[in-house]
Amino acid sequence: MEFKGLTYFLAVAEELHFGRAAARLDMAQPPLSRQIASLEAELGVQLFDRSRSQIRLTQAGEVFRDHARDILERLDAARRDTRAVGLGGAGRLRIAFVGSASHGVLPTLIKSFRSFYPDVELALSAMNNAELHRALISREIDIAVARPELVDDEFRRELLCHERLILALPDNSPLASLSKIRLADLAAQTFVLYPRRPRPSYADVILGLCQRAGFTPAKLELTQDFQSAISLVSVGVGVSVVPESVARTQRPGVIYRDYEGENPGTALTVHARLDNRAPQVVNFLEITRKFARNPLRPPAGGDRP
Amino acid sequence: MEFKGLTYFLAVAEELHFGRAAARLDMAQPPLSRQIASLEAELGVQLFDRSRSQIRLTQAGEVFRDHARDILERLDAARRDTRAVGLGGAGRLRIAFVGSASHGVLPTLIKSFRSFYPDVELALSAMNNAELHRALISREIDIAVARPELVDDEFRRELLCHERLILALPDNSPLASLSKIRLADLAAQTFVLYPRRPRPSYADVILGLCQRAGFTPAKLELTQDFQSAISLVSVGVGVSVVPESVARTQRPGVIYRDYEGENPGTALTVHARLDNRAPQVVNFLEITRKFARNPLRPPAGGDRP
DNA sequence: TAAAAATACTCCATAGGTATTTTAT
DNA sequence: ATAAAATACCTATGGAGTATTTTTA
Repeated sequence: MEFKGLTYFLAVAEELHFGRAAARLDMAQPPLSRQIASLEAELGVQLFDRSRSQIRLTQAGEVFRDHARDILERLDAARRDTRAVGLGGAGRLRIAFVGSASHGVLPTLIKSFRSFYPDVELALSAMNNAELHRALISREIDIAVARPELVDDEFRRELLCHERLILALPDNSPLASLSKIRLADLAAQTFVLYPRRPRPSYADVILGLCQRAGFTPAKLELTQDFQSAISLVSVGVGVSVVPESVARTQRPGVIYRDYEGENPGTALTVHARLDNRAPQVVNFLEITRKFARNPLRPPAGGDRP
Repeated sequence: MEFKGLTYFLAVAEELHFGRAAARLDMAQPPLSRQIASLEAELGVQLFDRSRSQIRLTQAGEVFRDHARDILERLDAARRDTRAVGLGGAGRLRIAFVGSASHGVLPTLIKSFRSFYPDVELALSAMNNAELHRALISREIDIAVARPELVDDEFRRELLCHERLILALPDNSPLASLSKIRLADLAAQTFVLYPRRPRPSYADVILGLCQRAGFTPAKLELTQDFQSAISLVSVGVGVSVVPESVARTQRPGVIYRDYEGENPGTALTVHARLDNRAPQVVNFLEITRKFARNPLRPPAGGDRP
């Protein structure tokens, strides 16, 4: 038994006339009669009552007709759903990102993706760079938004944005009253940096800056992630050096200040496995690329691929 | 796309290995690979991720797998249900009967059928003979249990039972005290007979009896059906002549008495259209035949056809 | 290098077409 | 006698087999 047989059967069941059904199916009557006969033979059951001029469905035929309609509808649904997921219009995308990306362009990028692909379910989570790397390798996630970029030739990369570094100071710090702050002015401060593991990490980038500015911080406090570092700053433990975008969201107890001197900045990069050709991933990277080109005016609706 | 393709796809989706899946399907690997490829081409979507040694389902593949399982299960259900109805083990049977059959062997026959075919839904209704005839012709019912038999060469017949006639008298009738009652003793009574239309009917059979017993009833009251006739007897309107089996169910105000003289009896006959080969009908007639042969010991379970 | 999937090609089963017969009204 | 379904017979598409190549770890 095949779908074609069900379609043929339904045509006859609806027309109650082999000739008309054959015409509707755009085929000759004899093969149609044979198909129905073989269907009946396979089921071991009469589907039509041919005893009179006008053929009729038997009870069994009515039951089979209802099932056949249901099955063909479900086949259609299977096609639609599978195509939608296979072409990226639906499905699931697992995205993880570093904590310091929560307040910059990433939320806007994600909103943009959602507006293009509203039926793709997004699973979002925050991790540090090391966890991002591991999760991407193990395929626990599809997309990793990392800072700095993850080094692995299994990965495909799209630069999302590059931003300057700024200082995060406790709001009661005497440094806040200075008109200009140089890195060297911070030599006596406790530096709150992250992540604690694995080293070398973003923390070492900052320590390198200090070194080249001619000092080593008086004291170093390492936290697991960006959020913890800002929390320590807010309660006066020390100062930190963070991406500029985090200043957008003010936080009680913390003020942000520019500084003079070397500022290598920091880049937020979107990663996916090279071998992950899932359309949801391809589409996300595509939107990321357009977005990075002009983050203030994200690609408008309508040129959806 | 065909059921075979779904089966093939499921095998590969479950084994995640074309070779093993082909072995399980008892076929060679190349045609299996081709079938899957053509499935993917038809859907325009990758179902498997072949980028690494161990193949995997894509998201679209997972969606399609779930749908495919569902569809194949439903196909199975369609086969089962259709066969059950087509072989008479399930479905619907519409039976109508004359009112005077409600209390004799018919209920037992129906119980017997139900015990053989518990999944056949019975639609029961009461009609007079004329309505039975019309309903059977117009296919509103499948089985007609009539008294006397319906004359139509479109019908197949099975005699269900033959029973003697007895008198139905109001319980306060002076006739009840006679040790023997002859029909002629009733000459002065009002006869309550049925059905009113169409004539000639069962009523005329009884009137013929009276004629041959040498009298014409003093008064005649015609009712639409058996139940109405007994009701009139119960309130003292007159006497009636009814099938013996109705005496089994006593009714307030009515007593039943044998009479002396000609007693042609009356037969209850089961009818179906000759062209109605529905297995439910065939089975019902089959059981009727066995049942009529020995109504006290209906065919035991186990020799179900 | 080995294992597995894809491709090349060949064959045959079967679906579909045309012509005709059977059946039912 | 007519309309419709069933049957007979033929053709061709495509599904499955074997042999081989390509690909990936």
